[in-house]
Amino acid sequence: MSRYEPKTIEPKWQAAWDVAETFKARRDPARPKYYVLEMFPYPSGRIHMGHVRNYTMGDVVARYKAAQGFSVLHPMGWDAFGMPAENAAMERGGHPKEWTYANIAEMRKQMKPLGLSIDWSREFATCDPEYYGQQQAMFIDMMAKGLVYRKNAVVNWDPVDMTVLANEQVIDGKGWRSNAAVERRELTQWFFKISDYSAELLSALDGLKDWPEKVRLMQANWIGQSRGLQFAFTTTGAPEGFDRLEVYTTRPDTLLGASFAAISPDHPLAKHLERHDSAVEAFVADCRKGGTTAEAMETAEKIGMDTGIRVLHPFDNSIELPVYIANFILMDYGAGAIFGCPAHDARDFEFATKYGLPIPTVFIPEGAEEVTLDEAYVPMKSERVQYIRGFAGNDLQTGEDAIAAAIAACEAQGVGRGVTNYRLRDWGISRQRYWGCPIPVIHCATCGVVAEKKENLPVRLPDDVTFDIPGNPLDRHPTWRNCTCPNCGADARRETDTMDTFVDSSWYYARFTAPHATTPTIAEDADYWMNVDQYIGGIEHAILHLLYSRFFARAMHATGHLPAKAIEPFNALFTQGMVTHEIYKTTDAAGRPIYHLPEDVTSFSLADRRVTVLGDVPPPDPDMIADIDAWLQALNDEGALVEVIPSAKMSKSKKNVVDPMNIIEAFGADTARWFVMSDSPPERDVEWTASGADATFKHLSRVWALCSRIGDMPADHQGVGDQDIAKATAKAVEEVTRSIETFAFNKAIAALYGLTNTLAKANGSTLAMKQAIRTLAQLMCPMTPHIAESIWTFQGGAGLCATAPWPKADPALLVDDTVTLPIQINGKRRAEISVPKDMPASEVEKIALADEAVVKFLAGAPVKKIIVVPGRIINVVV
RNA sequence: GCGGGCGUGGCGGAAUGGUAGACGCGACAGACUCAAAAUCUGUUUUCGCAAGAAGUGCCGGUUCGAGUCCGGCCGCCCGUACCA
Repeated sequence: MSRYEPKTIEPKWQAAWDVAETFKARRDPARPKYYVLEMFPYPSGRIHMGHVRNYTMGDVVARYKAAQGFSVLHPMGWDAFGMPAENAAMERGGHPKEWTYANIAEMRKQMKPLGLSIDWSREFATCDPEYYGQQQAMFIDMMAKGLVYRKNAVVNWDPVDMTVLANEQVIDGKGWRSNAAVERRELTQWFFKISDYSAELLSALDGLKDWPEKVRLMQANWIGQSRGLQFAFTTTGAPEGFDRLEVYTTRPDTLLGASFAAISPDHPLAKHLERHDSAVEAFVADCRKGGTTAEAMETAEKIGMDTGIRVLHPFDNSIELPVYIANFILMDYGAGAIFGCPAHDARDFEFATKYGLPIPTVFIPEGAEEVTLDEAYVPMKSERVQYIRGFAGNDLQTGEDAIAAAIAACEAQGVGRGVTNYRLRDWGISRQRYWGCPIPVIHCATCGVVAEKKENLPVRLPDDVTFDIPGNPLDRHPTWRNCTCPNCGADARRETDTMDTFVDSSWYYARFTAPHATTPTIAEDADYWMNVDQYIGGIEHAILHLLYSRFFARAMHATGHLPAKAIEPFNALFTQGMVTHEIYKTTDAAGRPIYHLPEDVTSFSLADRRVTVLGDVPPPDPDMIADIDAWLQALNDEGALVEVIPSAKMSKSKKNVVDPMNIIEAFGADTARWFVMSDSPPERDVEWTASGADATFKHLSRVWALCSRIGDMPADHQGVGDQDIAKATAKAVEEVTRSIETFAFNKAIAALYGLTNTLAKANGSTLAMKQAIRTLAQLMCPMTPHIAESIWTFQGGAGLCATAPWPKADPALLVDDTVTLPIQINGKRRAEISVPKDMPASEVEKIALADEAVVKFLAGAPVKKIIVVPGRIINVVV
């Protein structure tokens, strides 16, 4: 066996898998299926280490499951619509379509050398008309089911460029190109009725046993179920038609702490006042400044304006509360109006303090005296507090009990009713942009809004568009907009909004089961392959993408495109961390930062210090430098000394990126794959280091050398320690299997290091060594499939390692006859003993107490208690 | 602001409430070499000659026993509905 040369073996095995169609997914009723899916990439043009990590994780699972006998589906596609393509067209000219498809071709070319076990015959891009046409068909089906509607919603409006901005395009409240202060403006937009499913999406979270707890919690908080009281204030001094003001509160127990009422600037009453009062108009305009993000709204200074209108307290008509318009009240939540209880709500407190409103306390800590508050007192609802202005239930009770009692009391008195509210808003899918899936509807003067006929689908994006002026090119396209009404045949106008790209990614997993079908899905295929058994992707998608997908699967079931079992499309979810790298920075003469690529700097140790310099220079001889500080200063003066900033997510702007292509070129795909799986637990960030990649390559070379050495052994060599080799191998099989099952790939790799080290030192019989290294190859195969195939074949393995059945550990080899037990005295480890594994606790106790070190430490003190945890530990309490 | 997460040697990390630091990197020492690289062997939490003591961001609690569970802080990261 020659030297380890990834460049020779990797293309060879990739070709062998291609020829054998090893990874082609086939419906096989005789075998259990396994569908593993990684979140598909956006085709930015280059793959990065994050992709390598994500897809290697999925590949480990896919290859492992295939070896276990599953019929595996492991597809790949492209999340290809979105703003970057339009930005590229604006900046560099060209067309989003050409840019996108060129990027896809380039990324596919970069991905193939990784040796991923992907069924490439199922590949598609969401910008393929064959894909988005089916999406349009489903949109029409959803319209028919009442799951789609139109309403007004606010967008970021750039008053200079006269265009809608994405949140991302709003920087510090200003448009990214025009630098003009952004305004909020209302447009009529398309919505999916995800709120119909609020309760269902919440309760079904309980069934997602193999999702991370944190993701389920985040989704539950996002859906935000709350039980509260909705009631109406009677108003005085309000315009006609506004003699009642509906408000919603989750804390009806604090009704007697009300000191004001407040309405959203978007509330109908505010809008009415705006039209008749220039001061209100000016104030509301003020409120509408700034972006639409929750963060921008919440962190904005709280401002309010007294409307002069008063409301009567429902329990005491002598109490009048002022009605404010306040910028922190959201029209989308509850009734768009609240009563303010400053004593027990942080925002209300801030507001009341600012506008000099009273702050009546409703409850105080158990056993406390009433005091003047300098901040809102907001205990957990489960905490028991003393009510001093309560009106229902006991004086001493938990918030939960008080709220329930308050709702019951209010309902009995005819003041409002208990309602369950959700924070989850309907999904606004309208985007005023070109590069997305056209919404397949037509506006007719006579018939109104009409769905396009299905036989006219796909509604294709026109190719002849330009991006030289801001805004949606579809809006100004000379002919595309003009069409005929599918209903009456009159001249009509096509909808120019396109769909949110989250729609594209909400059903691609289902499409992979029948990627070339002329309907969105095919029942038999969906029935065989769904659900996704293991979904893998970034934690940044924990809420939106996953929630939208869960909704869309339900909508697809409601419209006959998915079986009932697929309404929760992802059985198991794994959220992986990012790949990070140190940042290398120098400063130019003007003090501006300059960032450097990792390959453009050199690091070395010098007098216990780590020094990083620009360029590819050899480390200096420390003995030759008299004054290291002066030497460093000189380097710094010439701008060659590099500041090292701790690891952060790889980003082009900080240049802390490592191109996977360079790593594959230098070390091969197996090294890249092994390294991204090895160092950190997969759910955490992994730091890419050049030394780590080096070390991985050295390790794989050692495995290769070991394989070579075993190959050179005479066939009849007897050696010693075959039983130990068998035991070490069995333990590695057990450990690697368990680790892959639990996504602890870093531990699987630690076990593989262990077995390799054992074998490298072993001198067993040729037969035992060959058997052990074949098993090692199989265990490595999910991580480093190419070198595994080479070793497998060289050592006489039958067929491809990729299709060989996963090894099983003989349970008899896994148990040791004796165990070592640490002995603690008062919880501190003082000694250890070795005992047969089945020894009864009473015997173990005797031996422990007789132990020399134990006797010494006890020094005759009486033993109060002795705890023996079999096979684990002994603790002596004195 | 709100929601969620994370914090362990010089570094990445390991540890069903039961021997803290597996495995890897780096560093140091040794072997081989004229020498270097490569390779191999060993040492490596801190303090201490040792016996021993301390130690998992900080403060407190539960427990025979806490990195792990609970409460409060600090720091960093992710999401926050038009980035994907």
